[in-house]
Amino acid sequence: MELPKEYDYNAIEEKWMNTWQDSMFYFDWNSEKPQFIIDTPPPYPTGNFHIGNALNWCYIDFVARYKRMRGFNVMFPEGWDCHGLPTEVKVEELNGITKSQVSREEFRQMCVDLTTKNIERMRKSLRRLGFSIDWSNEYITMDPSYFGKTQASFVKMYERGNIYQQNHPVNWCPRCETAIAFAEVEYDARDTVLNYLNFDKLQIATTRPELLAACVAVAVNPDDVRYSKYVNTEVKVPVFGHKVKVIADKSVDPTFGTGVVMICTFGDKQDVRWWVEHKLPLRKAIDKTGKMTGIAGKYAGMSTDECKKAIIEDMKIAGILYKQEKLDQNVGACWRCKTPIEILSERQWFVKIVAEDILNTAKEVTWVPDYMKVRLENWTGTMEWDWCISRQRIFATPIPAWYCAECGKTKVAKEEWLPLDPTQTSPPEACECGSTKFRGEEDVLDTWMDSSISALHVSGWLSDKPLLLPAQLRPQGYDIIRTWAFYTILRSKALLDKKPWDTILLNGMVLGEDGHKMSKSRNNFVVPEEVMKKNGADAFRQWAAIGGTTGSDIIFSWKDVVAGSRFLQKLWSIVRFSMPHISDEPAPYTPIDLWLLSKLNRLVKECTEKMDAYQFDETFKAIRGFAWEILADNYIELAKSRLYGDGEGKRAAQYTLFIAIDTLTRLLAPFLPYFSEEIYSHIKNESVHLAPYPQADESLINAEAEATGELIKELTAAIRRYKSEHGMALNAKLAGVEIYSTMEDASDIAGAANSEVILKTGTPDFETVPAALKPNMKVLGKTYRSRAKSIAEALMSADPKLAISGRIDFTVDGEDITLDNSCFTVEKERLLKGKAVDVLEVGSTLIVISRE
RNA sequence: GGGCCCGUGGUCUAGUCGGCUAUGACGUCGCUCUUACACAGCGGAGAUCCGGAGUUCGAGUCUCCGCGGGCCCA
Repeated sequence: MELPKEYDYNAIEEKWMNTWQDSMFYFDWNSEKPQFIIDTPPPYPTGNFHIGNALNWCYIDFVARYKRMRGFNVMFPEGWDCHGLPTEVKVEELNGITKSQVSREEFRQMCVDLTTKNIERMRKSLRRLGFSIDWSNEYITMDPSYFGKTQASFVKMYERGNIYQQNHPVNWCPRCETAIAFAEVEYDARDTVLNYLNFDKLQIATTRPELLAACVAVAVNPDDVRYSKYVNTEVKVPVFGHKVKVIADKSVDPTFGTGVVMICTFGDKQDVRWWVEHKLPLRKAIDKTGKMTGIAGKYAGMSTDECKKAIIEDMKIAGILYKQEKLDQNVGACWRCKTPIEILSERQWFVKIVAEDILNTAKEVTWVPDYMKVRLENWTGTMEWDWCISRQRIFATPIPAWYCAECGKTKVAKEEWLPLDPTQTSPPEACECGSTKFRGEEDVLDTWMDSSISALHVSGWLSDKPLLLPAQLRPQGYDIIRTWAFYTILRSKALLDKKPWDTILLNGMVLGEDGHKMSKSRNNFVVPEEVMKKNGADAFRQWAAIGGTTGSDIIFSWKDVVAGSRFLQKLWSIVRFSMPHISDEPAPYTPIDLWLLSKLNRLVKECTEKMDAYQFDETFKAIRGFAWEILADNYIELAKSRLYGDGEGKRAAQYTLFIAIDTLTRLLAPFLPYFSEEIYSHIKNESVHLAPYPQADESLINAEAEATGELIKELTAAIRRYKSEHGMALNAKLAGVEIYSTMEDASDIAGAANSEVILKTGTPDFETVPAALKPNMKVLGKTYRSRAKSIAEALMSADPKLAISGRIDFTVDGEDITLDNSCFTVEKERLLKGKAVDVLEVGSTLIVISRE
């Protein structure tokens, strides 16, 4: 059967996508094989699988397919991290409502419906990209089967004292009206104004005069002699008139403003620190919606901005505010809506952070690349307080707790009651006080509470399956080290006292072709579907493999994608040529066959090592180099004449070609699932994705065979170059070619050169003279150190004939120096005489070509 | 302000333990449509490795300073 000339990726990718059975990639819970569980990142179901996801999934799929072929029992699950604000916002937008216009349950259902639709769309993209996902281990965090586990993890940690409820300052987004975690706070540079105020007998500087009503103390540096006499006295707060203490604290910067700061509850994180340390009272001036409270007197009900304007005006008139200056300041903002955050003291749920546990567990995990570990270490321990896990939203996992209507006591659910929604059901037992009336907790969990048990979930935690933690691999982007990686380590340690995974593999961010972050406004946005349509999945996957080193940022490049489809066409041509020739009948190899097989087995060894180290770019480049340069450009050219002929040499070439294509196809399978499956279907009756990864046959890796083959290749290349330089066609016949070497067989060279080749031994009748001496700096430098340079120069200017004996003597700076031949190489020059011949030199072998 | 990474031909990129004329791709120039492939083959040109200082016999590689970029954070 003849293959079509062009590789039709569209038809072939479509064909295999519809042929493959999901069951090929199922994890076997009862397998004897070593397990390889991947803790796949559950994407947020926006409906679109973006290119950053696609890169990450390519990495995962390379590993999954490779490990399967290496005999591992692989789980490549697919999760969906459903909960969160973006879906709530989208639902409000799509339905033209606000969440308060419908019941909680109704609103939740709208979110579920939208998410379900989005997941369905994204599943299609995943299939099209050829990912070998284990759909039997799909999980959806909004399903009761998953969020029940999230709730169970909450209950377990609560019972162990890892979770507690407390009135504590939290980061608060007044627009989203919810508490948020530190990981959700972004810092942006903003211009602000520093206001100088007469503060009783002192002057203070503040950027937040609207918080004057919340002032609970004034602080100075203990070493600041200007103010020492005021320490421990009281001052009256202007406008509001309440009295506050003057305290001394080292962390006050005496050079900032007047050197006196006011402490408010709460202007920023530093205020919280002082508030805790000096046991200051609490004055709430801002409510949950960002409006001024009753203690703000005439400003009550205003937004913080309005209040700021108003109070500044009033203080100017009253002569309290005497100076203003511009100040660059970094302001914390909500990462979702960019609204500046407030710090409010509210009753919230917290998870205890034990930095030491996290750092120790992180050390047990292998980080690829290793330097990424530092990012986690730097983040751990910088948090000012524990992880706030309660959110004042709707579409999220409900916190399984109630408050007794009588005594107000908190009742947390028992594990066996889960899953449940406390706003829909009551606890099946009475409160300690005897009351059976409860109010369900309306707060919900931070979505990271869902996703931070993904590793536990896929490893069989709380199921009828065995618990297989730790998983083997966590692939993720470095942008979520401080969140997903951090929280997963925390939870795995707290719940099971184990590391969640053996290895964490970090991928970089995908940048647009202009080198900037992809964004719609920059117009450098590319979606995987577009690439798929133009060049197919296998070409896209090649970009992912070779576009950059694992862990570093990678620029999307159409050039790489196009180069990918060209490589497919090249491979296709190789196979198309080979198909009528290959045979699985062994025959005695010729030198060039052995050369190819040695190179091939060396390649297999290299690929295995590099895949084990997650170096996809290097693996793929090695395979491509072999296929293109060694197999296509050299071996096939050299073996052609045998293949066209008859006899033993032909059968050897047929068998060698078969081995090469079979091996190459299996090496390519993790990267090019569609293409390799198509090729394999022409040579074997099974799926390449169920075939074993090639094993290097060490006995075929042979330096001598490679040297012989290399010489044949070089000699052929020299003849080709000769033709090219002389403007001859490559199949032009040369009149007389003589090769002087110890080689026994030049038939492949003759075939490739399309000329008769006469093998001769010895050397032709040339005169050979030493022409130059080349210093070996590696030896000279070590031996002669600082004099190496002058000795090298002397060597180069010495008469080369003097070195014929293998050693040379000369004088440098009056000193006699003797060098043996480890210190230099003698370059020889050949003098031709007589006939009109061209001489090509390949190492020590000479090709003599008669001129016509 | 701190941490991490990066700066190599026109563009992107490789470069281990410092060691001779720095890898590959795309582009470019010349030749060749050779019974797999012109989306190809063969050959060529093109880089004082961001700047400066230092260590060293020797630095793209190590150290320090500077400039520029990216990311994570305060």
